[in-house]
Amino acid sequence: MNPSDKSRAGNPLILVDGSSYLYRAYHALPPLMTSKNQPTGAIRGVISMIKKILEDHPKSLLGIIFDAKGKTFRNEMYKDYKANRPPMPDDLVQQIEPIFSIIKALGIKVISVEGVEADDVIGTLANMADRIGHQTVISTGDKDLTQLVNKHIKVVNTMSDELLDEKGVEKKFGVKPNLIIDYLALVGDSSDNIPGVEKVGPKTAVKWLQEHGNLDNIIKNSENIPGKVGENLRNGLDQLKLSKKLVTIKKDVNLKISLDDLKVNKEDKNSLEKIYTELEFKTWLEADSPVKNTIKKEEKYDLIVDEKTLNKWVERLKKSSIISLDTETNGLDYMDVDLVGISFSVKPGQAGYIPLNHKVEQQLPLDLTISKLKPILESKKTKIVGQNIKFDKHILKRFGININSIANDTMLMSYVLNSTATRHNLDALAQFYLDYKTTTFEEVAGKGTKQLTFDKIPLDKASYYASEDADITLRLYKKLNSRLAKEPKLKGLLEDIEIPLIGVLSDMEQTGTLVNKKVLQAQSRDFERRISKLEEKAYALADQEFNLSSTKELRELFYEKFNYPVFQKTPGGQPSTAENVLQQLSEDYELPKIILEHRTLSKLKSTYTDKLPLQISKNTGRIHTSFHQAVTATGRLSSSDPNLQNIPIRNEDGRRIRQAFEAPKGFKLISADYSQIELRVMAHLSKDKNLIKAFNEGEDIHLTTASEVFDIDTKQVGREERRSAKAINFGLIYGISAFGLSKQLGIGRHLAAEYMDKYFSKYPGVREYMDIIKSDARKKGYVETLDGRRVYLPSISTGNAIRRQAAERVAINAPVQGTAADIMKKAMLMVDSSLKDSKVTAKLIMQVHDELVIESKEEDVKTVSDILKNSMSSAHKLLVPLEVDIGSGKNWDQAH
DNA sequence: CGAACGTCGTAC
DNA sequence: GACGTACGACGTTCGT
Repeated sequence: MNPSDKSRAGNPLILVDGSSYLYRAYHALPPLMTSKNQPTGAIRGVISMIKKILEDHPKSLLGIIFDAKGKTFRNEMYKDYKANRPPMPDDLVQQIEPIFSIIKALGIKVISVEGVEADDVIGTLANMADRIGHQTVISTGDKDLTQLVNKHIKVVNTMSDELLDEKGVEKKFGVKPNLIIDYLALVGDSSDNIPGVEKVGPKTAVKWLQEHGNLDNIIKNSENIPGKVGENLRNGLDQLKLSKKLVTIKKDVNLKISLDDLKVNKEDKNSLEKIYTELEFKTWLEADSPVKNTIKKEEKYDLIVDEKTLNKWVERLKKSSIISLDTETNGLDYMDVDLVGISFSVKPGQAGYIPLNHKVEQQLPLDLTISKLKPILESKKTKIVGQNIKFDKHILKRFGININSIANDTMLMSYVLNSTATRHNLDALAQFYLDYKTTTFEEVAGKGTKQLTFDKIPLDKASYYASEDADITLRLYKKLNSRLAKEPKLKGLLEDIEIPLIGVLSDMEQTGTLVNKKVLQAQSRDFERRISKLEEKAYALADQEFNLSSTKELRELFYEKFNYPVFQKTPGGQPSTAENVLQQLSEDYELPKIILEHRTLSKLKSTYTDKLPLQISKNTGRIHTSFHQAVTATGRLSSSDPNLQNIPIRNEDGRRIRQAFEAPKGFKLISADYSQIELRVMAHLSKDKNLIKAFNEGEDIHLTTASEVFDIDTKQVGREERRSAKAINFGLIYGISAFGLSKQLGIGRHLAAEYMDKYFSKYPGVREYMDIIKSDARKKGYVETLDGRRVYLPSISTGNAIRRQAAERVAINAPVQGTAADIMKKAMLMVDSSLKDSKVTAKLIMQVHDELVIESKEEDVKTVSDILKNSMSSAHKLLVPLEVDIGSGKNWDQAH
């Protein structure tokens, strides 16, 4: 037995017959009630049984299975099945929902499948475990389930706690588990209303089974069985065969879950607290409530409002090798908020808050305090950690403090460890890594219209909140640091790429982008005119006025008033009015065409030409986006407020918006973008000979692909062929299916499948790579980029085919997209330092995944272009060259 | 009246 | 269901 087998033996799969628990708890316990007359006896009973299991087997897979509402396949076979069973009492019905909620909040899977019984689900799960040699224990009061017992499966009786293995079953019933079905068929089951053979009880059943070996033989020899019982047997043969079917538990129910889904997750303490409070379960409430107080007992938070305390803290900060810092402000717009206070922590449990700009109350003078803190925070010796420190860096810079030594950022530490396990804000991290519930901003500031800005929060509250943030950040740093110590690759990624990038992004954000308000406003007016015209046309065609932007009204108009054909439904099951559907309808109808144009124009107007002018900063006259470093699953950056990574380019109307992104007088915008970076990464990762060759020989990859897929000379490839090939190439990176490609190209599925076959026969390495990466993902539970960035795929082995296939597509896409993102980040670091070394007047201002935009003084354009080209193409050594296209102009449109 | 959700559309 | 990663506008629904 190898070690992993051993641990399995000690941690069996535990399957609980929830319905059996339910009735037992209901009948065995006194009928408790809350003050509001909610019955709770069964809830308490069932949950304490489950808690007991959790305590005894903390590491086991665990599933609680309940009968679903409604009829099952057995009712169809036999109309009287369970016909004598009284309906569930009302005061038990009311307890079911709370039981489900509590079990889920405990992190345990509740399973209930319509059309079959709990027994069948249990049989299926036990069988799944059996096949991989995993031990199972079934907890139930129902003897039927003993038919499942074998080498790996045992049944424990809810009432008596007796554990039945193969020998135990034989001892108790007189037959081996494999004959329990035959036994039950003969004896019958009054609770399920299954009749046995008249006058045959346990004794006779066992006797016959011993004599004849099994039920089939008994039936075959029924002529020879003497006496009245023999006659009863012969009269009941048909019923007997039916009974056997009825008592046989299914082992092949089509389940949407895998054994892995039965892992017990972390408790949701907040939900538990809520439910227990409602049910008035006081004892559990205390035991399970969030651990808020365990850390706080040792905390010592200072409110720093006098010079003596300030000096004490200044000394402390000077002496500390690492400090955590958090700034409090009046808002989240880093270009336009006031500093309200700063908190520090130098060791866990010790933190202090310096209010600097609170209303009314007494505090230290801003200038004096800043002048005392500045040398410390700017010293290279002061290692600073923060949570999303880029924000604090911005704020402090506006007050003349330049943080010089960012040691780490807990947000990014968590992000490289696992980008998707949790969100990376402080509250989530504290909960996830420290099991600690922080005081939330809402708790101190209120919410909605009544929310206070930080400077209006009373000092005691503000001080506690701010100090806690610094304290928790430091604790998190220590915790995450020890996690990272075990992951050298991730640590490298963090230290070599993410942390240095903070400064680059911070500079880009601070610099901002010049946007010409007048150009956008003129465009808005133009769009407005065209939109009104379209609206008039639409009303005429529809013979009524309606909101062209309301999908609901559109749906009613299209599919109820005009009865257009339904080509596609939304994920919610409604007939869709999405773009591609409108395209199809446009072939036959006038109205959808109008809607399409209207959509395009109102999108451009509302999202871009109306909105962007409002986001120009009063201070700088420029737009300052936020780049987020810990949002995407794959390692890409994202951008918001405004999002500068989805400014239109593909259509003429949209592209004009880029003309508003201008260079100032004497400057030009330079745009440098990687050519086909993701396909090149795919070539490198897959090592496909033909793909590599195509790139090394500088071919037009879409053209080459077209010539291969359509079996024609490259010279004969037309526009349509190239477009199709491009769709194949892109689809490939996304793990596309024949269905997806056919939809994309508007062709038949067979033809699409043919294209893909052709593609893979030309580039066999790509198909191999896809297979390898998928099996790799199943083995390790994650995939990684060239630089070792990980993307975890928890559902890669799930039984749910849809979710599994989605995970497989991510497995294919994430290393490609993520590697491209890593390469771009490295390029940005190189570009940034080259620009600084070369003394040109030029600054990075935007990143759009595969494109960098720089604002450069006109005379430096040549130098800067060379820097961009060199840095970007050498950011990573691949098996294929990294090519960079460069352009420059007075605005972003021209620069392309 | 604001939060949460659904649907749609923009980018790479 | 059916093509990966984002952000955000608008409409609708729901709860206060």
